Amino acid sequence: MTQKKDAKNKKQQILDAAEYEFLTNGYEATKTTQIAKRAGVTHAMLHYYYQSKENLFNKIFEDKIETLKAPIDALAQNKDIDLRDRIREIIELHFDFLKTHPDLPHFLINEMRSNPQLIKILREKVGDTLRGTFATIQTEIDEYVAKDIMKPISAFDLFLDIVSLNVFTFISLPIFRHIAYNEEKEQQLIENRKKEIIQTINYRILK
Amino acid sequence: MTQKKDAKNKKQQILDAAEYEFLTNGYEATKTTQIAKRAGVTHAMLHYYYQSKENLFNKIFEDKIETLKAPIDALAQNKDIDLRDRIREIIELHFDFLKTHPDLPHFLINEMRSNPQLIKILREKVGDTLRGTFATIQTEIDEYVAKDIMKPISAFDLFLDIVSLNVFTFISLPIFRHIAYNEEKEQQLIENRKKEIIQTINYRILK
DNA sequence: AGATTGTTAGACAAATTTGTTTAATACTCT
DNA sequence: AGAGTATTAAACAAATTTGTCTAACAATCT
Repeated sequence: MTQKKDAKNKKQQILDAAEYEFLTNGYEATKTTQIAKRAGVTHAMLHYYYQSKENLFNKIFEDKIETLKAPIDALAQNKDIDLRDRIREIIELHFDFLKTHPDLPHFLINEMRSNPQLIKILREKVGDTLRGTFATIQTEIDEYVAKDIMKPISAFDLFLDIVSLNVFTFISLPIFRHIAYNEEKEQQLIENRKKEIIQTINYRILK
Repeated sequence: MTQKKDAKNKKQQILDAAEYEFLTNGYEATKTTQIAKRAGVTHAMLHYYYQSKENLFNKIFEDKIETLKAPIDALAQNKDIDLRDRIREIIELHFDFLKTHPDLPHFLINEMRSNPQLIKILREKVGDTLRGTFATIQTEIDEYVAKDIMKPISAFDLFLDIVSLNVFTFISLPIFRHIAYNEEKEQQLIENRKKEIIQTINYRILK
């Protein structure tokens, strides 16, 4: 039952290779032969462990949904910090999360677009948490607005503003990458965007 | 040489079908047989007119780049209106453009990601215009900033803020669509986003 | 040592996909 | 009427892709 030999067992290697291929190329453009090649195993092994391409993809997709849950759960936990500081923290957390997972948004959006069934899966996994968080934050916002220290905004709009600005930074990066001439400059460009996004949201909500 | 029969000649029908299929499913997931089926012609006709799938795709891609040039050129023409009003106009123009072409951003981003050669083509077609426009607008911004009627911002950041917010509205629409229960509510949701985006940018730049 | 599991290499089948070709027919123009 | 173009239907080839299967060997466990 247990794996033998080297720590990095073949089953995991296949999963890692599949993750790379699916996230880089999407479902359709990914070939199982290429996954096997990247994993350094024979093509037969892939089917031995994961039966089908679709099954292997679903494993990756579900794993990526789990990955996405982390920042959403972080959003949900109501820390005892001034809302305005917390929003700034959330932006930074989400932005840094994307820095670690730059291909994730495009992967999810792309696959959900070509297979709407996957949208349902996402909603089942994070829908409730998200709705609850929106409700909580909306209450907080309204309190701050009543105290005249915040501009009115719906939690949904605020969420979408932040996600739009953060996600699009990384979705559009392949297109704007050439503006930065080396890795260091690119990191600088990314950090500049982060500051700009925080500033934009702050101007949007602070009075 | 000329086409005969009905106005909607087969050659054009194939192009239309290809546009639909490529924009909806992307290059890899699109099958030439499906294009032929949608166009209502035999599979042989597709190759008769367009030789190969790749050739047909390139036609569509270049056509979509041309489509994208419209709002970029609109951005370039320096109308004699107060910058602050012009920015608002640009946001609305771009947003409404996306309403008419909701699949365009995802299509371009997706295909450029899987084929970086296409990024070069985009840059060749719109790079110069965009750089020039950025320079012009930056000068204007700086004047307004000097007069203390605008907050400082780089033209590039402003551009990216607007594009991020506008584009992500439509990229994420398939995921958030269920929030609206019918077509009317969906249009309402979209119009609300438009207002929110204008507001956000205004707070970001106006003093 | 024997049983079980992991692994390879390779052959193979079935389906799909792209692209070509041919023969026949219809339409359009001069 | 005849030439040329548009179009269909269908057969076909070649390549790719997914998936199965088998025979052999290696590693591990009991």
